[in-house]
Formats: sequence, C-alpha cells, structure tokens
Amino acid sequence: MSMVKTRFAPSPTGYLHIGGLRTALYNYLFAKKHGGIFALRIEDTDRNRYVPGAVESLLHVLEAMGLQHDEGPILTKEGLIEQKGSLGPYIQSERLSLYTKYAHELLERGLAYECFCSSERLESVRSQQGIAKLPTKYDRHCVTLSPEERTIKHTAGEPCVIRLKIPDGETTFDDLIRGRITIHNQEIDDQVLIKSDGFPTYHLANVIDDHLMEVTHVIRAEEWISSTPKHVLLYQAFEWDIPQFAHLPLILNPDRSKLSKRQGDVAVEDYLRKGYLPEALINFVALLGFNPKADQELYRLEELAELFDIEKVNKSGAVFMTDKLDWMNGQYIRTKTPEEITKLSQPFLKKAEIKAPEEILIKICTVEKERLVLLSDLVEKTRGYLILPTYQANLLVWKKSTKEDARLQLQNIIPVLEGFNNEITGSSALIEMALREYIEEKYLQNGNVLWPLRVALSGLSASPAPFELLWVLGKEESLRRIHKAITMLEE
RNA sequence: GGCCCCAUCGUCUAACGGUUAGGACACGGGCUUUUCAAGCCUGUAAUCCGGGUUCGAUUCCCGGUGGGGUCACCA
Repeated sequence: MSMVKTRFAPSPTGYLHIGGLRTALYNYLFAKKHGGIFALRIEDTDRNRYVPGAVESLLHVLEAMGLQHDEGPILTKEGLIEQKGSLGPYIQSERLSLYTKYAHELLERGLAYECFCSSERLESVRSQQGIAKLPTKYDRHCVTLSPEERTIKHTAGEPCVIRLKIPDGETTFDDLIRGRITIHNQEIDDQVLIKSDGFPTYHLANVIDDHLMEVTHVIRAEEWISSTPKHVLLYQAFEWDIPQFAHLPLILNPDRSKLSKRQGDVAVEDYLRKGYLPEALINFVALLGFNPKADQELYRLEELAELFDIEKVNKSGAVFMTDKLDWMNGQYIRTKTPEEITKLSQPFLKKAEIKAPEEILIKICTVEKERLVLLSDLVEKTRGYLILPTYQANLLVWKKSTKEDARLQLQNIIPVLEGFNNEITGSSALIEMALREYIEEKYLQNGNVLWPLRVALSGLSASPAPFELLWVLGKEESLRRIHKAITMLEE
C-alpha cells in the first residue's frame, strides 16, 4: 500500500470559492489524517479564462487559511512562484507537451481519433438532437475518416481536436462516500482530450497528472460525478491504477441550488475582508458535510485532522447560512487576547482611516471583545471612543428617572471622578469599586447614576459599562464628555 | 428531457434495527444586570409519501414525490 496522497486542483479564477475551500480542507484533512501528502495543482488549461495574478492570490488565501501543501507551487518571500516537490511542474500550462504525448499514444493505439468538425456543425447536431429529444452527444462523424482524408484536412490547415473513443459496455467506480456508481457507456460522449489550440481538456490533464503525481485519493465536489466514468475509461485506456474517488456534497444557496455568486458572497476573500477569522471559516466549512462528534461545535484544524473520516462525510448538500458562522467567529474572537485582536483589526482600522495609540486600541479591545461578531465591528466601536457620537439629550435619562435627576447625578459625580488617583483610573475594577461605594454611601440607585454616566461617556443606548468606558477614555476625556452631557440637559 | 446523485427541526448535524429522535445556530421565555453583549437555565421545532422485510424501522429493499448535479474545444 503506497502512501496516501491527495490534491487540491483548482483553476485559478482570482478568488477561492467557499466550496473550493472546503474541498481543499477535506483533501488536507484526509492527507494529514493518514500521514500522507497534500498537493496543490493549478489547472489552467483554459487560456480564455486566464486571470493575471490568480495563482499568487490563491497561494495567499490558502496560506492565510493555514492549509499548507506539501507539494505544488509556493510563493517565495519576494512574491515569486516556485515549485515544491519532485513530480512537478504543478502548473498544467507548463506541462503541455506531456498531454499531447499521451494523447498521441491513444491515437496510435486506436483509442482516440482526430475530429475536424467545426463548432457550428457540433452546435447544429446538438440542437437537432435536442429537438428530437435525444441525448446530446457527438455523432462520431469523424471516427471513420481515412488516413488520406485526415492528411488532406491537415494540409489544408483545418483545426482539429482529439477525441476519446468511448468503448461499448458500462463503467463502474467506487466512491468512498456514495458507494458503487455504474453508468452505461452509451451515455458518455466522445470527450475532447486535446483542444484545437493544443491545450488539453480538464479530463485528460487531470487523469494524466493524478497518475504522474501519484495521487491515491481524488476528493472533489459532486458536480464531477457524471464525468468520472470518462476519467475511469482514460485510466483503463492507459492501463493505469485507478485512484479512490470521493465526491463531496455540494454547498448550496438558500434556495438549494449550487452556491453561486449571484446569491451572495462566495469568495473566501470576501469573508476575510468582512472580518471573519480564518479559523472560524475553517471550522464552519468543515462542519458543512460532516461532524466528528455529536456534541461539539468548535474544532481546531489539528483536531479536525485527527478526527476526520471520509466515510462519515454526508451525501446531501449543505445550505450555506452565515448565522452559525457569525456565532463561531464571536467564539474565536473571544479566545484571543486584546493584543491579538488589536493586531488583527489593523487592516480594518487602516482602511477606515482610524488612527489611535496602540495602548488605547488594546483597551478598546479588552472592553469590546465580547461584543464583537466580526473584526470589522471594531471600526465603529473604536470611532466612538475617539469621537463622541451625537445623541439626543433625553437618552441621558434613565427609564425610571427624570431629566433633572440625570443632570444632578452627573454634576455630583464630577468631584468624585476628579478625586480618582492614577491607580484607580488605571483599573476598571477599581473604578467600579469606587463608584459602587459612592452610590452605596449616598444611598443612590445604580440606574440613576450609572445610566446617565454611561450614556454621557458613550453617547449610545448600548455600550460597555461606565467603569470600562472611564478606564478607556481616561479622566480628562471622561470629564469633558460629562460636562457636555450636563450642558445638553440644561437646554 | 436522458443519465446520475440526494432526502432527520428554519439552518448545520447526531443516532450505522430497539433512544422520551440528541447537539449547535437562529428564534421565544427566564435569571443576572444601569444598557448592550457574554454567561447560565428553559421553551417551540424534524425522520418527504406509500408499500414491503422484521417481533421492531430514521436506519434495510422497492416504488412514488421532491430537490440537486450533469449533459462544451469550462473547469
């Protein structure tokens, strides 16, 4: 039994789809679980879809997500692409001669044939089949071409493709998730292997590379099930060992169709940009398809790798809803220190052009941490500490109190705060102790004092406790805000 | 339409013949509380339908229904 090897083989589109993330993750987990190799291969055989910089950005997200591959293209410190591993190159556009070599081998052995049909002819064949309600497939017009006819067409410069000649019979493969799947070869089209521009199609390149790169387990999305028989036929034509297949259930839009751009954000980059943490995204997406334990929701990547079991992956698709992701993100934010959150929030604050001393930012994170769902939530929160939000005077009045009392309480608290020494103002716990003591001594009500104070300090109907606000804002700014509130209440 | 795949609370899932069908998110109520958040307690909520097999089916089989995928010189 050779070593387990999986691969994530995306086409470089410029972003990583949520479904792609999960495919990459499951490949990674399966390889790690079995002490095997996780490879990355770039499937860029469609020159019409070429996106500059796409490989680099893919490498960046994968790294941000913590999914390190053992083989494949990697980014150097200088931002250049290098290859890691001995079975490369791992970028298909750099392997073109390989594909034509194998395609010609099939040609010589009579397992494939050249086809000169124009796309116009193919379209009209298909549309006629459509009208006749027949399955749409190539009519094998070129399969009987004689060598002489082919030579004539070649010398005339007619473009041509190479097609696989699908044999009679039926094709069966075993899927680790779904079991045995059989289909009649009549259902399979004579698949193009080499396009007229000389590039291979996915089917050919994928099979050749998986074999040459010694991939043992092909883990990919369910949308590939119907083309898997073609791949099996190719392996058989080359007389190669067939890898194990595992087709993952689809990730769905709320209407249960395949997750698509039209119905919301699908790029991992979008979610990162919104302020989701990589570990939350990984955790969430891992659970879209299986759950290692019945009563646990939070898993680290290493833990998932230990517990992963491909046979326990669900068969049915999973709707992508962000409610639970939001909750998870909050959970992960809470596991971080204020210093870590401060650091992670830098890009968001920078983008919003918010500047503040690190010391203040750390205090803000300390106090707001439990209230965060997204890292980006920190933007508005931080702004509130730097600039007092505008608010209505009657917000200062507690529901069980009056405007006059609110003003009185604020006025009375000023000397108390002024009396705080540096030791007290340096700790929200000490501030709380001192203020509660004050309230108790004067026989006051918490609400009468703390509500107007909190609103004066935050300008908000909902915020952290006044003690914490005081600690973050400092004595001077706090007093300034209280004076402002008193002025508002006097009007 | 042909072929293929799938089917447990609104959503993500657990239960691989015997459970009061479990957990989580969301939602409702409560506790705590100056507000919000967090936390704790608690409530509502599901086996698509019909046949079999079996002493017994969420679970196995068949059929239906429903949903999805795929039918390119895209991956």
